[in-house]
Amino acid sequence: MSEQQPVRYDPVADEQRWVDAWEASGVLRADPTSGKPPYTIAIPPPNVTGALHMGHALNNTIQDALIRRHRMAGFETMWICGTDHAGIATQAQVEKALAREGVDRRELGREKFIERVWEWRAEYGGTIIGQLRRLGATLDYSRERFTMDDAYAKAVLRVFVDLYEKGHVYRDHYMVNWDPGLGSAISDLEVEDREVTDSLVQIAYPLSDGSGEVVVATVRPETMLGDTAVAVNPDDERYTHLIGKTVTLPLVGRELPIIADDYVKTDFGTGCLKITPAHDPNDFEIGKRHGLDAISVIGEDGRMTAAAGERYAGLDPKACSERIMADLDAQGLLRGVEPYTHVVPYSHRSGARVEPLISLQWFCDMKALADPAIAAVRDGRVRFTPARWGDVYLRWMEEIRPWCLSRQLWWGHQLPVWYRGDEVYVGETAPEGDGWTRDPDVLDTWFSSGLWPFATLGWPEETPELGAFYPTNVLSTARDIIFLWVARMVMMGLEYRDEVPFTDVYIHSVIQAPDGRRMSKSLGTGIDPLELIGEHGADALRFGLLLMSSQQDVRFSVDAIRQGRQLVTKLWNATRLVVSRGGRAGHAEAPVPATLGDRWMAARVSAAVEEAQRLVDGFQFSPLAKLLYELVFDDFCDWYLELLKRDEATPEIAGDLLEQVLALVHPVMPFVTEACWEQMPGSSGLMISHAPARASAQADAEAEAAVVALQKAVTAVRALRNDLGIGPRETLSAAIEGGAVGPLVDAFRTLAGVEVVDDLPADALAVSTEAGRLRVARAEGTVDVAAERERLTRELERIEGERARAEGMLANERFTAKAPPHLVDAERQKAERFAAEAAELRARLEALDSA
RNA sequence: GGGCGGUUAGCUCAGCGGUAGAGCACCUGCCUUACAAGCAGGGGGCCGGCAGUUCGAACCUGUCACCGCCCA
Repeated sequence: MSEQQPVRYDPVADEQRWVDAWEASGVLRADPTSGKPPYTIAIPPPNVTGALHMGHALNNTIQDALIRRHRMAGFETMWICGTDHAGIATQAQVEKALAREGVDRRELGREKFIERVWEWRAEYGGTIIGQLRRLGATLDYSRERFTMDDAYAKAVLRVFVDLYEKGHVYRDHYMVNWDPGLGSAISDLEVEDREVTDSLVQIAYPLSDGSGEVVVATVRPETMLGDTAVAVNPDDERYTHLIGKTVTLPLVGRELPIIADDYVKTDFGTGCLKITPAHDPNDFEIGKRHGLDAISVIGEDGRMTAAAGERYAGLDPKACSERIMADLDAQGLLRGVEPYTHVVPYSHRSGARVEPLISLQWFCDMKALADPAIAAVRDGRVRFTPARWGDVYLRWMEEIRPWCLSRQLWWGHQLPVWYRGDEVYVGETAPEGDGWTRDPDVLDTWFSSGLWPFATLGWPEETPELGAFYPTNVLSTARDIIFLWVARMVMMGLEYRDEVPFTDVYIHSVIQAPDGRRMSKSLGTGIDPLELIGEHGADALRFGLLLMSSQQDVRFSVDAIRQGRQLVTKLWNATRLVVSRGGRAGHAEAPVPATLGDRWMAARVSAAVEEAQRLVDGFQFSPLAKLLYELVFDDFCDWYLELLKRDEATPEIAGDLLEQVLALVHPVMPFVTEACWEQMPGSSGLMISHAPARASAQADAEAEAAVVALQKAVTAVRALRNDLGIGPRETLSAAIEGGAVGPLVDAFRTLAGVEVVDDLPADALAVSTEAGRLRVARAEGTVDVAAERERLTRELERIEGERARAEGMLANERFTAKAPPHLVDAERQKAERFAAEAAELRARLEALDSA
């Protein structure tokens, strides 16, 4: 049958079949009553508007590999599936679609707009889940969740109300990052600092008593309209005599106190700082310390307010700044303008320059929630891999600040808060009575995301799923989400389940563009994983991503994907060969290896199975990919199958070992391993339900020695052929001295292309292996003496170098005295061996010269 | 400004105290009864600089340089 099979596996034609088969088999649906040990991963829910990018592809390959391994190992696996409603991104998408129709959401009204979002979601929201299927991800699709589902919304409102009742959630006037592009507050984490060159303007503020002036420096002259103080450093001797006096604010006429505050740097500008509590986070803090008024001169529409004064109200801040500069100049109060590079907050969301403003918002005080979440990482209930990310998490948690929860958006969980006059009502359902209006704002999306590991399992109901699958085992994600999400899940999990939401956090690599920068849609440097699947197959992509990933960020490399494709082809052809030789799968117990070759390979497979376990336990996926590649290419194909062809291995064992290899590779390359297994007589059902690869063989020193000796001898002869230009077709004569070949002489004959003879004339070529010496001669024709001399000379140089190094070490008394004895011994043995080899090479060279 | 990573073969990356590794690329030879998307063999590195610790340093310590990321 295998002769009918093509020489290559065609993933494009075959993959969908397996996706359907896995889902139809029912094994993806987790059973909370099975009694098997649970293994749970909650997918970091992709943005419902999103499309699969390289980070998703890597992350979900990792999760799928973990899930598949545990499923094979007999765990009840639950890979929680779903998407995130992504308030800002989704609203923006739908607004964009509306804009194409020439409609503004405000014309449409909130209710109609939200209907449109749901319609949009119905149409496009399934995209990314479909893409995950193509990747081969075996999520529990039957339990797909969405953070805006009714049941999920119940959990969100429950938590908000509860945190309010516990006093963690409150409403306050506070400085927020206002995104004028979006018309909403955004969190600190959605702000990106960019370096910008502005003008640093020096402005004279006359002392009210007419005794002089102070000069302040600012990059935002327009904010002076909201100044309520001038601050100096208390230790700044230039100004101590002014503390307590007042200045008169130019253009406005307000008297401002001169205050002393440590925050002011004496070496920046003039050492005098204008204080605008309503428009600068630091000034806000200073204002609070000194009881200053906060005068808002810039409004939520991003324009100057009435408080800015008639002459400036309604201007945008830039125009206002220009007018102020002109006005100051006219009054002779401008003291200088110079270019100044500084860091300015921009919205990650809209790209607009963030306007710090004081605004009435709902906040969550994180301190009380953070403490247990800090403890959980400190005492190891939650482990980060790589461990350094745990430190990053802790540093952020220890300095955690109140979280602005409200967003001035329509798409999201609307705050369960109602107002009537001065009354405020917070509850899961609307209050009784008339005249209540609901707060129009929605919750930050991450508020709902923080509940993901248990809200997806049915909380606040005590469902069987929640009982069986919480806490989850692993959270695999990218590091930029540690604060946004991981930290909040830990806090919420501990607060509402009294248990950490997961025991391991794996932070995977960021896959950068080949130029070493982040892949960027706008720069066109993104690479679409779906295209790669179309080109190379999902297995190749999965393998390549694992191979290229590491403990830090890596550049995308098509080569790694190609290696994956080569492994696919290799497995396919290895299967064809094994099947054609009569190998079969489905041995109930491991058959006992018959030959040295079988014993060797069985031991190699077992060692790989154990090593793979160790690597997966340590989340070391790149070494895992390398291990699989080397096992298949080097051990299984290059040597073991060559032994099989030469009847030094048995089809029965080859079939069984191939099956084990397929099972070992399956979590990484699920498609081709299914297809290969299907080709093997004796296979049954799906590899996804297969038992894990067996590690049944012990290390086998005798078999190991036999095969290593064979490999060395064969390689030595092949190298000799290459050096002397003797083609592979030409049969050589070889005399084996000592144990140079080991017991596998028949295999040596065909693999090295030699006829073994008892003795050879004195002018035969000689090659040494660690186990002994081989002498080789051409049956006819003569050896190229010059080439042979060159070969021997090169080899002699190498050996002499090694000998010199070893003897040098041994001559060092401190080495022999202080180094561990076994290392000294080893060095001594090496020195002896190199000396003997050198002597032999020299003898060979002399013989050549005299010939 | 503070912190964290990185700097190893032409490229992408492993190795993290005991003779420098892989894949790709390159060179040479092979259509060898599974695979030419293959096989065999080979060349190629003062492991960023300097200083220390050690019998011994790519690996530990300090310092400098450059690159990247995070937090202010």
